Amino acid sequence: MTASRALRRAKDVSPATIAKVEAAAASVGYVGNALAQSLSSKRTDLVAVIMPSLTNTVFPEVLAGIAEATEARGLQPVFGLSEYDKQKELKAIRSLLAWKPAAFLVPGVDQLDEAKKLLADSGIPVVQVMDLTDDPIDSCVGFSHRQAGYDMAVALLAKGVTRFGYVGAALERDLRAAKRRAGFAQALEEQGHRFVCEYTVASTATMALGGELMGGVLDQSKPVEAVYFANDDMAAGGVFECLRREVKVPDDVVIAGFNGLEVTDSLPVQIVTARSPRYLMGLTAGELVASNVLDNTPRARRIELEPTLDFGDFH
Amino acid sequence: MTASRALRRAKDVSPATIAKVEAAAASVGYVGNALAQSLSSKRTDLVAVIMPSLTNTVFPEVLAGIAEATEARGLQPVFGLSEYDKQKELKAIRSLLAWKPAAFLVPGVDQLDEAKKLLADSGIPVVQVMDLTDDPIDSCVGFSHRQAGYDMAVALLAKGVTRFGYVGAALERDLRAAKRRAGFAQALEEQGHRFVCEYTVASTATMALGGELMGGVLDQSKPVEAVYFANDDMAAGGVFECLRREVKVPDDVVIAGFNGLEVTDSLPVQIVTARSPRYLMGLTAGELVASNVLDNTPRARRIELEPTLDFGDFH
DNA sequence: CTGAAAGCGCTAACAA
DNA sequence: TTGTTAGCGCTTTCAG
Repeated sequence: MTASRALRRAKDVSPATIAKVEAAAASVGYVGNALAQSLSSKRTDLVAVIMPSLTNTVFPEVLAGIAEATEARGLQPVFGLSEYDKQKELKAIRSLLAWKPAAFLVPGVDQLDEAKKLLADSGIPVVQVMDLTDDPIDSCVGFSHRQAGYDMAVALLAKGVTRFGYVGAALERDLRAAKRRAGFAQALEEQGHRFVCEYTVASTATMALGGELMGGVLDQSKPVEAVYFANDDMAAGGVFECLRREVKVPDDVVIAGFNGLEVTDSLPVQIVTARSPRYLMGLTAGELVASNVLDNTPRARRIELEPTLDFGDFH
Repeated sequence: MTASRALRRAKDVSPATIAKVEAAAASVGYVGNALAQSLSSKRTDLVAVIMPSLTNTVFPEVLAGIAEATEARGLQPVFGLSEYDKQKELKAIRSLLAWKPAAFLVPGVDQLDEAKKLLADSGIPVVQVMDLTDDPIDSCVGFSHRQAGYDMAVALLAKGVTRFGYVGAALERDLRAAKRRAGFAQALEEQGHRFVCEYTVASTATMALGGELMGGVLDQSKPVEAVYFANDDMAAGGVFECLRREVKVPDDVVIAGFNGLEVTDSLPVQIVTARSPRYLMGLTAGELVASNVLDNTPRARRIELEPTLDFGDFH
């Protein structure tokens, strides 16, 4: 018992005893057992995190923020992948819940009802990250994707652009990209316009695919002044396609994306984009649960961050 | 006791009982306690994984492979970040070990001696991923970075290129990039050559930095036929810088990188690169520990994968 | 096929 | 300041 207290640096242990215990522990190569510690104390330092994927750079960036914030507070992230599949997400939630995490972070706000119930009933802080809703399970940290799309359209319309093409991929799975598209389309409609053409496919959004679909936009007959891409990866592919065809960006066609990725900044031409605060979202969500768990802070319902519009070379 | 067996679908339980137990569990919303299960059974399904960073796309890709392979076998990844810092790595190893994982995956082969001892003494399968050594803690899965650099130089020399520049960043921390550089330099030396100029800085390797340093190479007076970059991110930045200055790639200068990233493929000009099998490395390492743990397979000492050289537009 | 006993390694609560 | 007792929620082992 004294050893247990000494190793946890509890008070009421004499310095001499602490030293003796630590020396003994070191000499034996003692490694505590977190399973027993948690079972006995009925507390864990685990934070469960689910991400849709790791191949899209956006998610690792959010995860990095989460890991940074939680590890700084001595919490341990455990994670699972949903692969954009709500059933897999449910399974992952169920199996992570068995580890009795101190908090749970999930991507977006569109979980299955069963998953929401599971999380709500768990009694631990739950943060829905990367999107917003008025009716979170517990808390949400992010920004409105619908609004982001809407704002982009309004900004471009204000510059006099009216003939838009749209390029996207896997919108059935990437609900947030679909919301941006919907917001964009709504703004167009409100001002009496609509997409001149849309090129979307079911396969995964990649740069190569962005280039390919941009080719489609350029090949079809209706003139287009700007193309709104599902994200910057695809938009970068679109830029490369323009470079190949010697189509001038943004003079011949304006390329607009979303995220503000590193590629975007290094491109020979700066596209229009909305920079999403990915790392910051992760950091904020991580700190939120850390303070919920460690400081017993009240759970914020809704923390709204904002993407920042960047017109790049388009003036 | 019967309920416990029924939920684990152990044999020697009547179907009727199983059904009854499952119905009861569902109606109560029962969620097992993995802490107690593991403590009691002295087995966990946890796989500890350490990564240097998540902001460099390479690591999430490896992690995705690991997660894919382990989750497919019912194992649960728990992860920590080392931020390229060997001390932080040691701390992460120590705290993850307390969870009594069934296996441990660490990046590279250059852990601190103390960390190696900790892992070796743990008795669980340990896989060093992304690099090779003749003397692994237990097993290693990856390829030789030194060899990769060497091979790249030999291939380029064989094409008659002799005047090389080098661009890199953070080589004190990114040991694998440093090994590639060393292998490259060795091949040069063996054929009586050396880098005409080297531009390296301590800050993090990014596209923007690659462009900046490429500017340095182009601005200095000694002619250079090819530039070897620490990785494709920096190389892409180099390409963009050339585009900006209207320096023709590969006619005026050959750009060589490492990794075979997605950007690389979408660039308007295909650079020379060596494609590293990142996802495959993760998958292989994950499957290795899964079979070690679940099937009691003997631990492979060394699994060598190979990067594939791609000359892109350079013929 | 089902159940009773013991214990995994630790900590909370209380006693000395 | 240190030690004793009980028990966290489960599984292993053995008995019925």
